[in-house]
Amino acid sequence: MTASPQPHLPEAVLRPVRGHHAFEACVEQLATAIRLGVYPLGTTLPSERDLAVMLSVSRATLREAMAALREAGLVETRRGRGGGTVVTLKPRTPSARAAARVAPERRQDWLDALDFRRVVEPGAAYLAAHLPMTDVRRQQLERAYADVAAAARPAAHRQSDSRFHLTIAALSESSRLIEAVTSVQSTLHEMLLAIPVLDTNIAHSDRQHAALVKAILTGDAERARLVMEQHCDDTAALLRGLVG
Amino acid sequence: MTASPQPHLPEAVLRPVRGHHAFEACVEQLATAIRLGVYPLGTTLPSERDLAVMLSVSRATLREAMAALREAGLVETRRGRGGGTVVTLKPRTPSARAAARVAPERRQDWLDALDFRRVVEPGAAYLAAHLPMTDVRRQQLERAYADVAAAARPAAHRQSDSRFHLTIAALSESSRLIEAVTSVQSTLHEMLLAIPVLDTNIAHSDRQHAALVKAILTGDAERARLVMEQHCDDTAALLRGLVG
DNA sequence: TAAAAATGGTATGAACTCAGACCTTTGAAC
DNA sequence: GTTCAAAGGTCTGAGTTCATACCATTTTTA
Repeated sequence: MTASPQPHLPEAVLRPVRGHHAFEACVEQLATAIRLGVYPLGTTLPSERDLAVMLSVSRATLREAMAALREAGLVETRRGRGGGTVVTLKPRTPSARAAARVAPERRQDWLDALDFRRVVEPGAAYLAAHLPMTDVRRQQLERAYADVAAAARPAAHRQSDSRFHLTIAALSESSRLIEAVTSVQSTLHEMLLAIPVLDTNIAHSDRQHAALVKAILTGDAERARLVMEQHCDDTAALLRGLVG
Repeated sequence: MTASPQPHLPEAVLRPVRGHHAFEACVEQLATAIRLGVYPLGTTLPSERDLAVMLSVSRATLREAMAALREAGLVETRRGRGGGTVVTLKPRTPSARAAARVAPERRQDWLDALDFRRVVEPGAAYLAAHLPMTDVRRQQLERAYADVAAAARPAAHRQSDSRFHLTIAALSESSRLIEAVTSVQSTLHEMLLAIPVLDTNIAHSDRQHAALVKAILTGDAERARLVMEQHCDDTAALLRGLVG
C-alpha cells in the first residue's frame, strides 16, 4: 500500500509546462503587444535580431512568427537599412458581436481573468504608489493618462486604456506583476472588444483614472489600491453581464 | 521617420516565451511539487502516461525528467502493475547556509517574489473566503491547518506550511491565482530553507494561520485578506533582513 | 494457474527549434 | 557616388520534442 497525497493539490498545482510551440507563443505575445497598443499603428518593431533576444528564441523561429503576423495583416515589412517591420493594424472599434457563442471553457477563463485582475491590478497600483516618485516615472504616468483622457474615438480609447494600465504595472517595478497584468489585459481586451462602448462608461472610467493618478502621484498607496479595486469591480460588473 | 512607441512599455511587456527546454521545465515543476510537499515522502506520483498528459508533454520528454529526479535522489521507480514512482526525498531542515552568496539577479528575483506574494496570497485568501463554504472545502482547509499546526519537526512544518498556503490558493478556485501562488511558494521555499527556524516565529505564524482559517470559514473576506497581508509582511520582514 | 491489465522501458521517424554563417537590399555617411 | 552599416532573407546540421507503437515486468483477476 503506497501513500496518497492530499487529493486536491496535485491537479491544482501541476499544469502544462508550456501551452504550445515556440513560434505560436511568439505570435501570441507580439500580436497581444500590438493589439494592446504597446506598439501602436505606424510604429516600428525592434529588429528581428533584437526581438529574438528579447523573446529568448532563435531568429528562425521568430521569423516564422513575423511571417504569421504579416499574413494576418498586423504588420508590414521593408528590407534594407532603415527598414524593419511596421505596425499596420488599426485599433478595432469595440462592438457587440460574437459575445454570445464563446466556448464554455473560454468563458471560464474570462471569469477567472476578472477575478485575477481584481487582485493584481490593485496590487500594482499599491506598489506603484509606494515607490518614490521620480521625474521619469511621473512623466510616464502623466503621458499615459493624458493619452487615455484625450482619446477621441472608442478604438483609440481602448488601446490607450490598455497602455495606461500597463504603465501602472510597469511603475510597480515588479516583473511578476507586470507579466500578470499583461496577461490579464490581453484577455480583458478580447472581452471589451465584444461589448458596445457607452459614453457614460468612458466618462466614469476617466474619472477613476484621474483619481488613480492623483493617488499614485501623492504616494497614497491605500487609496490607489481602493480606487483600482473599484475600477476593476465596475468593469467586471459590465462584463459579467455580458458573459453570463 | 517611423514612429516610436512609448519607450518604457515594450521592455516591460515582452519577455522570454519560455525559459528553457521542456524536460527541464518538467523537472522543475515536479521537483517543486515534491519539495513543497504536494507529494510528500512515501506517496506515489501519477503514472508516466498521466503525468505526461497533465504537463502537456510527450512521454519521452517526461521520462527524461523522471530520470533526472531519480538521479537526484528525489524518487524511486518500480516496474509492473502496482509499481510506479515513489517520493523518497525527506523534507529538509531549514538552516542558515549559503544565504550569503546568492547572485544579485537571484536576489532581485527573491525580493520581487516577496512583493508579488503580498499581492496574490492575500487576494487568494479574500477569494477563498468569498466563495460559499462547502463540506469538502472546509475539510480540505481544516486538514491542511491541522497538518501545519501539528507538525513536530521544522522540516515537516516547512512542507505543511507550503501545503497550507497552496490549499488556500486552491480554495480560491482561480487557476491563475493558484499558478501565481505556486510560483511564489516555490521561491519562498528556497529562501526559507536558508534561514534558521525560531520557535517564536513558528508560534506566531501558527496564530496567524488560525486567524486565517477562522476568517475564511466564517466568510469574512476582508479580514482574511488583512490577516494574510500581515502574515506576508511578517515573513517578508524576516527574509528581507536575510537577503537585504 | 492462466489471462488480463497496469505499469515502466525501448525504439523510430517526423516535425520543430536552435545557433551560426552567409546573402541581399537599402538608406545613411562620407 | 562609393562605401558602409543595418536591416531582412536564406541555408544547414545538430539537438529536442513529439506521437506512436511495441516490449518487459509485475500484480490482480478470472
